[in-house]
Amino acid sequence: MKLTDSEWQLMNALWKKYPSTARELTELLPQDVNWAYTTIKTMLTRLEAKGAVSERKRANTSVYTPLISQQKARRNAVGSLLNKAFDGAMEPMLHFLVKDRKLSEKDRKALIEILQEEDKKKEKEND
Amino acid sequence: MKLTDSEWQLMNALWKKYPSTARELTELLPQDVNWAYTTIKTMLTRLEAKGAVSERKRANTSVYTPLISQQKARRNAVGSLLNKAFDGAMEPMLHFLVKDRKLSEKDRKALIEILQEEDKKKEKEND
DNA sequence: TATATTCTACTACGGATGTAGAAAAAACCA
DNA sequence: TGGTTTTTTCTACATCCGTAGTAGAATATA
Repeated sequence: MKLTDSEWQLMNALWKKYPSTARELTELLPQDVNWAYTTIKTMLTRLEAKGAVSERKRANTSVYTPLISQQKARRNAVGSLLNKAFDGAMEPMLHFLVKDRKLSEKDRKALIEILQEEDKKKEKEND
Repeated sequence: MKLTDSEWQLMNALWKKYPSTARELTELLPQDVNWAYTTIKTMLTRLEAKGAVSERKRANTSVYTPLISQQKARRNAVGSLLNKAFDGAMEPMLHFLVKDRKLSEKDRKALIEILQEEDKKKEKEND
């Protein structure tokens, strides 16, 4: 399951609130996305074919529900980036993220906290 | 500058050693990639059109050189993932990477070290 | 020089993507 | 119940992508 950039936008909208109709999705999409209603319908049909969403009729209007979780989609996307751009290895990517000006001071602090949290959890597990 | 998955593979090969001819690239590509010579040529032509590589003739044979660094390509790819899958924010992505079973024990350790290194560097800067 | 090999240039082609109009069907309202 | 709005379905179409065949030019080899 590989989502294109546009599909991500639509899925992001759908994950915010579902089930949703195509009409509702026009609202949920970011301001700067001005797709025609039919464009959204087309994309939803294609997403359905891919198995990324399900379509159900509610009194003749289709409502759509994600079939893959954001969680899972993210996992795929990260995995794919990892493979193509970092030879599949996590460590070089982390290195890159930290080193390459991508991490602000704030992000670094946050990251450290996340790691510490993890540590605590691990400790507990080992009790 | 957005590279497709296949283009990444080819660029990865080219970054390993350049300038390279199309013929040489067939060697530099991973074992499991068995593209026809003409396929590689086509892709190189398209990459050239995109401005990702430059083409130069050396006695009737084209040699190719990356015009974008791996560094920069990675930056783009990470940025693009960030935008589509994490709403552009670094912190949620880091959170995800650490939490979602993506980090092995070893990776976590490595990450902590990287962060500490950074800390030291920062300290020095503030001296 | 005749033949084989290599390389470039051009062309192709099916499937995916981004985008949406037109027509038909259904629902809603006065 | 007929007109208006909404939805669905169908169709379109340009561009990109993955993949590669073919013809002709250049080079190497016999």
